[in-house]
Amino acid sequence: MSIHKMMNFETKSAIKNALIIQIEEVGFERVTVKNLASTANINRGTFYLHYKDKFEVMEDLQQELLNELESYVKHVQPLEAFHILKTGQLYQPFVEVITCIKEHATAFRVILGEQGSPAFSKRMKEVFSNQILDRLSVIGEELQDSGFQQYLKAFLASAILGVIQEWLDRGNEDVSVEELATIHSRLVLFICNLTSTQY
Amino acid sequence: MSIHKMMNFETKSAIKNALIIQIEEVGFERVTVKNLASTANINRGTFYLHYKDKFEVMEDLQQELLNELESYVKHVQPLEAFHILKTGQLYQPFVEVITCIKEHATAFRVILGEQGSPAFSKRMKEVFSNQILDRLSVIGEELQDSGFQQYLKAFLASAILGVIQEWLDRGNEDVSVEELATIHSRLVLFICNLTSTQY
DNA sequence: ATTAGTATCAACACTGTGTTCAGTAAAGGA
DNA sequence: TCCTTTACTGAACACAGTGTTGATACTAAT
Repeated sequence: MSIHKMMNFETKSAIKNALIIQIEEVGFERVTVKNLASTANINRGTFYLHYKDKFEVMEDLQQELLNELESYVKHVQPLEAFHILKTGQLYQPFVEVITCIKEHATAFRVILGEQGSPAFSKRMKEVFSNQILDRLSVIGEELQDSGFQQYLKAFLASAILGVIQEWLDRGNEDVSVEELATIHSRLVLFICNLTSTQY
Repeated sequence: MSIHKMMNFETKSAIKNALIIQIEEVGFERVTVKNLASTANINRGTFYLHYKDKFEVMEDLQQELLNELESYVKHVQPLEAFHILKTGQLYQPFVEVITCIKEHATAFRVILGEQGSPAFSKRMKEVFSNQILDRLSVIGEELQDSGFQQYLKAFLASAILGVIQEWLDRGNEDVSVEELATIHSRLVLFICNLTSTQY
């Protein structure tokens, strides 16, 4: 019926796309290989030529999203960001991170959502923590004990992700990428101010 | 072999306990009714006398934990807390919330964890948001637009939960209940100060 | 002694899994 | 053009777990 013989790459993409659709419909828990195959318009046997099970598809999809996210988060220079934010301007690398998330909004929303994967939010927090907060914490290093710093990092990484999740859940339309960046800036600025002056 | 004929209540408890054990071992995804029954030392048929499927057990367990959590969170009076924290003292209702979580540490850690349920963290955040933040936001009401407030709530609820998760993941032994309450206080005080004075 | 409540055990059809194997259709190099 | 490779199909298989049913048994309260 359809134009068969896709390339290896296209089929894998179709399966990952089918996973997003199926999670949204029935939740990851209830997704079956059978459903995945029929949603992707491939034979069930073909599925097993590419993936071991639905968990491997999820892992592949998450890794794809995290890699792209990380490539943008990397460009955030905490100290530079801090100075630009203080002047009330938008810090561009931050806007690009949010743009990246908006481009894959459905995937992020679904996987982070109630029907998604409990591991993904932890992995996203790790990206923020490793790429931003580890470099930012230098500011208050002499002033704070390392125990407190661990919790400060957990606090901030969760907070940043929480705001993104709220935005995704609200359909990411009421607030533009620039507005969300502004909201983040206002919130983060609160903390940056304090970690460098108080305690 | 064992002393059979438990009460309805005891069997349900045994099943819920088996769920926690099984999630930790294989992850909620891979938990089966068969495993649950054998872990709880009951017949598989008996399981169906109490629950429809593993999802219903999870729902029951989550509701149980959330109800208890909420009963403690209710006693937190944000304004009162704010004044006590400013003096450097511990706010007792807050300590009791953390004690409640410590008492069910395994359950909270496992369900919030990577192998747990993606919906639970959202529900916990809602408890914090509804019971604490909704009453706290009155402070800055005239000063902030409601859009920003929504995101501030998401920011804080996620941050609070993030710190608790970090604590649970670290085995909740390195830091005592009182120390965690202090850490929370220091972090929350940052924000409270700002929401009531700045902007 | 009867009854209600709780649990056991075995059997059932059913759905989804993971694998295998024979077959097909297109792309492209010799 | 022939031939090999690559990518997929379709049918079959044994196997795991599901959800239900019907017969049975123990225990406690009335």
